Amino acid sequence: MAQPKLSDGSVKLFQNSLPEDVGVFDREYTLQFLSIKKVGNNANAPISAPPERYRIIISDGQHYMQAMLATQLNELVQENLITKNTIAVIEKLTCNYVQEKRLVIILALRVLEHTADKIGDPQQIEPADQPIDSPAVVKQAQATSTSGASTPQAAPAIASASRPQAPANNGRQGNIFPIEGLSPYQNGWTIKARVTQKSDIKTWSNARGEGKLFNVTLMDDSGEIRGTGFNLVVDELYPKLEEGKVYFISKARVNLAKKKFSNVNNDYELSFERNTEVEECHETTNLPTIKYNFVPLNALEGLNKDAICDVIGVIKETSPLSEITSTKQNRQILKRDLTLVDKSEFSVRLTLWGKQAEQYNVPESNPIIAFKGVKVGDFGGRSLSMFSSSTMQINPDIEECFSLRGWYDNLGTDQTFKAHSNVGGSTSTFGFNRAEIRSLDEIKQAGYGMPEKPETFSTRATIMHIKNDNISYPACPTPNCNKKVVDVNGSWRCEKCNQSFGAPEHRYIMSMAVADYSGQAWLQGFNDVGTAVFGISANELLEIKAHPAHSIGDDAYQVWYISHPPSELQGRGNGNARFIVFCMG
DNA sequence: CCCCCCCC
Repeated sequence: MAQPKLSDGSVKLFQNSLPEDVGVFDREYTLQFLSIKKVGNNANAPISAPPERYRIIISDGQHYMQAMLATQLNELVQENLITKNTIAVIEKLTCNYVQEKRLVIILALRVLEHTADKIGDPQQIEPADQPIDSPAVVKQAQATSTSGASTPQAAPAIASASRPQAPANNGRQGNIFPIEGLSPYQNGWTIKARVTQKSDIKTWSNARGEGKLFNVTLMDDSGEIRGTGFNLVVDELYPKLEEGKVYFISKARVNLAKKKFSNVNNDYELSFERNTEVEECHETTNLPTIKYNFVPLNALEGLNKDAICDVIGVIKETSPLSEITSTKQNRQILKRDLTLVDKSEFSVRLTLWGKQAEQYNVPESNPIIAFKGVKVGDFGGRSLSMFSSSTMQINPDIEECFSLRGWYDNLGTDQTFKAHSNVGGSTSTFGFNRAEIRSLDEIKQAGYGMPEKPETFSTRATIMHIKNDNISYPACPTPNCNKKVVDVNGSWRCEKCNQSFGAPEHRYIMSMAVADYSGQAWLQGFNDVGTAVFGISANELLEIKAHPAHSIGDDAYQVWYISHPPSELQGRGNGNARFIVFCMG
């Protein structure tokens, strides 16, 4: 098979790109990974360590340079889906700029193939022609951004001295960082981000004191982050930041996010300080747009309760505004229910709260709305609910919206839709739906160790260890008997069938330790489990082990043993764990 | 430094 051709010259293009090129590397680049290395946590890292990051040396066959993998792609490394010498198509990237250094951040990729060798003889790329802090580049960057004419394919033009001097930019720093690239160890950054959500001003009073605050959700093409301002900063920034507008923001503090309190998909959050700079971006091109990862409505049952997802649908029904009393918070809350439908022929209810419920006012009867970051509930099988950090876009200018509009107007209006349903759902004491993937800790919390009756659940975990001894037993080959047979003078006797056989049928009896992010557990399983895990029957496995040349047999057995279990149990690839019945013990 | 995201 012909080797894929690497994108000649792309490393040089990255290295000579300018901040204004961020977000416009809009073609795909085929590159080879020369090395992948976990970047150690900084010695000053907080104890609640931030997520690990991977540094990748990328090569186009002529040159190589450093890149970072966006943390949402860490799994690719952890599951060995990308390794040294992997050739991949980079579908989306962005770049950090510090003087003559460029740091590519890989945001999306697909693997083409794994090769044994390095392609070509790539050399380290020379420093960029134009360091970012040089006056010429600042001038060039300004000129480019106002004209909106930056082209990633073209080699960057050298700034011409005859260009008019751009206006001063209020101290904004040249290094536009992608939100995904922010961390507590980065200084001197500026983000260019859209405010997708702004809270009301909230006041609090508790044992530690009182005060006021507001928060916003900020978004660019690389990701999103929550920002919060307290007290005096509220007075300064609350009026300045408007929902929907784009800003340059710098000199905010980057803190580790307390995940349990935030629904925004970032491990960090911003704290706006007295010296934080916020400047509205008046550019008309290269502005960040909301990125979605839509889940079709029929697939919601595959998501856990409390999962966060994006959906798009036609609004089939809109309820009037109503008011409920939150018993937990002892206050009245406004709500409005929308019924969404889509091409999967399912409908689902989505609830708006408070201000969003009150202000919902859409002139047409069946608009299409895209929702980002909504919560999955299990009322009526499946339901959806807005967080204050969720966003909705009415008739967004995206392909999925056009396609949905065409479908609905032609076919959808007369369609009947299936509702999610909890009929036949679990009446289990755990309260689990067997389709929902649960973490090991959740299962334990729900009553592991003292079940009143058998419980069914699904989990996704990695096999850490399989007990090596007694992995199978000799069983009666009669269909559905499965009873253990005993060797009587070379003939295998089944007490139940009252019959003897020349050979038994070996059946697995597995005991294995599995782990996920939340904890570990011992699982017991029988023949169907062993077959799924090893991919061969117990007879076949024993044959391998019993190879006449002992060492060969043992080696081959160990190869099966080591290489097969994890991928099987995780059911990687199709998004659904293979359903394997285990007992926890 | 907040931290609720609700009801049926």
